[in-house]
Amino acid sequence: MDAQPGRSVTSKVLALLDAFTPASPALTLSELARRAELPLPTASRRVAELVAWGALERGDDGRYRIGLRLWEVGSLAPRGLGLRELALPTLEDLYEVTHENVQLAVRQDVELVFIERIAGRHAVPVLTRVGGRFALHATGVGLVLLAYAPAEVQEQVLAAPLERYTPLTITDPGRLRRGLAEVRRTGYAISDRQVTMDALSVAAPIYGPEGAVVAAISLVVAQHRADPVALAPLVQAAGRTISRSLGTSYGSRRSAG
Amino acid sequence: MDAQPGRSVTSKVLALLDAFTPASPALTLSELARRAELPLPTASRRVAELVAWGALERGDDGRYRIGLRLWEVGSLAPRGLGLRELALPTLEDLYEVTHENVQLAVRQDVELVFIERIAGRHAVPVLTRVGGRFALHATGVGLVLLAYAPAEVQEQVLAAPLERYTPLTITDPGRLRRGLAEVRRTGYAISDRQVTMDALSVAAPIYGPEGAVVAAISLVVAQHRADPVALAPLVQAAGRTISRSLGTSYGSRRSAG
DNA sequence: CACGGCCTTTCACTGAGTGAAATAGACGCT
DNA sequence: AGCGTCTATTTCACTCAGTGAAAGGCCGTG
Repeated sequence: MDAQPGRSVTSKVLALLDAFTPASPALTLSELARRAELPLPTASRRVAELVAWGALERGDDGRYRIGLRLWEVGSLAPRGLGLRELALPTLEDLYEVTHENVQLAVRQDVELVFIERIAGRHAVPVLTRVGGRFALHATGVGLVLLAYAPAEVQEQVLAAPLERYTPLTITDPGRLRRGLAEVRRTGYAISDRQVTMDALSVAAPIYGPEGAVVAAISLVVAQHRADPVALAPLVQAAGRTISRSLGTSYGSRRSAG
Repeated sequence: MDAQPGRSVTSKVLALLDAFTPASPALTLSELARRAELPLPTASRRVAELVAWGALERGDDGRYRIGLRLWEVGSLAPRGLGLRELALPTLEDLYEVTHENVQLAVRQDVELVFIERIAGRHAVPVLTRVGGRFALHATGVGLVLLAYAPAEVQEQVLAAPLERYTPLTITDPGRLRRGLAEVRRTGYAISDRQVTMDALSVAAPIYGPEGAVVAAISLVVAQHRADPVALAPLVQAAGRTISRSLGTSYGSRRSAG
């Protein structure tokens, strides 16, 4: 090796998995090698082992995809399907009442990950994808997760440039900081056309058994429909219901590093 | 090492992931080491790397769980959430019409894996779990997936002892073989109290773009309700609808090894 | 049939990973 | 406090798993 003498084998294996993204779920061996910054023979060897185990699958087109075995193991993540399954009945209730998009998300470092989405066919189309990531400073769920995040996470987000998605996106750290205080005061967050000009969202926190915010739930509605403040109690109630069900069966965990 | 001088590092990492099962989603380091058949220091080292990447998370109780990052990567599996998302609208339609449990499953080797389940609160409780595995010879989805599996998979299942779940479970290879032929002839499968005495299921195949069966859909109803044969066309129609949506966007893949 | 793209295998070398033992915590008991 | 137990991490010298370079398949294609 030249630039990196002595990267651990484990990190190479994980780098290969990292190469797969929602934008590129199928890759050839050479693409994999390039993205993982590995020489081709090494990539070939590691990939062969991953395929043998079922972490990757090789399609008829010769490209590699994430394998079902890995999906299976991943589904054991308590903040993944575990949280999803506990929250699902409540998400469905909220959908039944409103017939709008319902989203469930958790924070991972300085981003959020969408765990579940219930999207009525008549509701506003949203850009998100289950399993996908997004910045914390624009969406309703993001604002909630950020507002209740540890101080060092907030500072990290506030210190970095805040990407602008629409003219209404908050990109000023000071304004964002005041917005977060407001979220903590009211117990809900409203993102009004800060992600797309078509939609606004109302989000509320979900608490784990230890009292920390572990997830957020939101309702995404078309920009012209309904008063978001009027919807907040509904979303908050759903958040509380889920919090309660977590209290009984959801295992404890540390906030994501 | 004693028994296995020279297991590859990759296989050790994967063995650690393998240690997590639906029955044991949280493990201490020593439990992990024992299940993966690794000496404790080695397990400690590999686990530390997995935690750093996000494949595992350490809870407040000191036990390790599957991390969100792994769930995220796993959600990219085309036969996992990918298939799920394409099928979901149709599954919901089927649920709206019947208000019974709807299940979606794919075959992985000689077992099936449940990808999604829509369970009305008033429907029969089922034993399965999204992300969970089950044998192929008893459930409706299993019979469909087995009936259309490659010959070598069928022979492998028929050669092994068929586990009995209820007095009605088919455990005779000859009878199972005739049952599979019947499934192929009619295009649907009925499992009548072969998993539990409370429920029966009606299942139909889902075809990929190449014409191979890639998944199966089923309706699980209480044993005393409705004629299963009468439900078959409904389930088959849903299967065809999903097959059609796969035709357009579902990437090609080989059958699981 | 020579060429080029793409992947796998061979071979000798070497440093990442190893086991054994020492060390460091965490907790309970007296 | 002092000791025992259980569990996890670190140290250290050794060695085998993983490595790069090059050669070898295996296609399609001109």
